[in-house]
Amino acid sequence: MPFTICTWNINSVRLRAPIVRRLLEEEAPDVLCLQETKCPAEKFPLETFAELGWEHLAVRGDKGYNGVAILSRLPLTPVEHRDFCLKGDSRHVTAKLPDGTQIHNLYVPAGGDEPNVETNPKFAHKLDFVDEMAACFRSHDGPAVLVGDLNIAPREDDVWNHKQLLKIVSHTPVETEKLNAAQAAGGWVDAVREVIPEGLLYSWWSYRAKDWDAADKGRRLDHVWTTPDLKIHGARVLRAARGWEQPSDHAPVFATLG
DNA sequence: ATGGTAGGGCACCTA
Repeated sequence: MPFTICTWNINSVRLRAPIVRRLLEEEAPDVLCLQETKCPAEKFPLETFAELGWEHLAVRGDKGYNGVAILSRLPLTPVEHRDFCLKGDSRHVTAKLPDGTQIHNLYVPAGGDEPNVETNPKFAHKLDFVDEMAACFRSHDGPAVLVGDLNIAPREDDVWNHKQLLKIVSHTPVETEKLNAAQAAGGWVDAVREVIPEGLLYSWWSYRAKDWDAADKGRRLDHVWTTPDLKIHGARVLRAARGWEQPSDHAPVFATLG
């Protein structure tokens, strides 16, 4: 049976529990992967989602920063994680669906402002993290999905202005090359671009723009990657959610697979 | 070239 997975950088799950509920009620993905939950695991508002039917949770969190969670209508076993770059950050959680599909939920470091590893340790951390993604997802034991806020827009049509963003962290050549290398190393398929192969496509719009919708200066930072054994039935960005009440700066990205 | 807006938690870090 196909299942629908959604990835959404929520920028505080406690503040935005109401719009997470709205997404679950209106879109009803089988699996919802959240990033930047910004709370420790014990403060994750599980009950508010469990009462809607999403009662299975794989969660990791840090006080005030990072945090990833997989909310599911289907059982998740076993739940594991990797400590990328050995920093103790909650940036990865993984679990298996009953059909054996392995779900990886990732929050790649944003990387700071200056795209220079000598002067900006956050940028060095980001590049190291993506290198580790290439090294650790090299083989798969059955079907797998990698989703998350990868904080890199790899293609020219994943940003509102390719030339202008070449020196902006998230679209520099060193980042896009490393992301492409990680994708290739894992044999991953960019499921969203399989379904929408042409044209501008974004999943994030800055809070700083006066009118994000009219200006439309977006970037595609959120991704769904699949192993080739998974059939891709559909994929889309729910752009409207960027305009919901008290929104995240990211829109949810969906794929129907299997 | 600069500054613009958010969240967490209560000074200033992060995005």
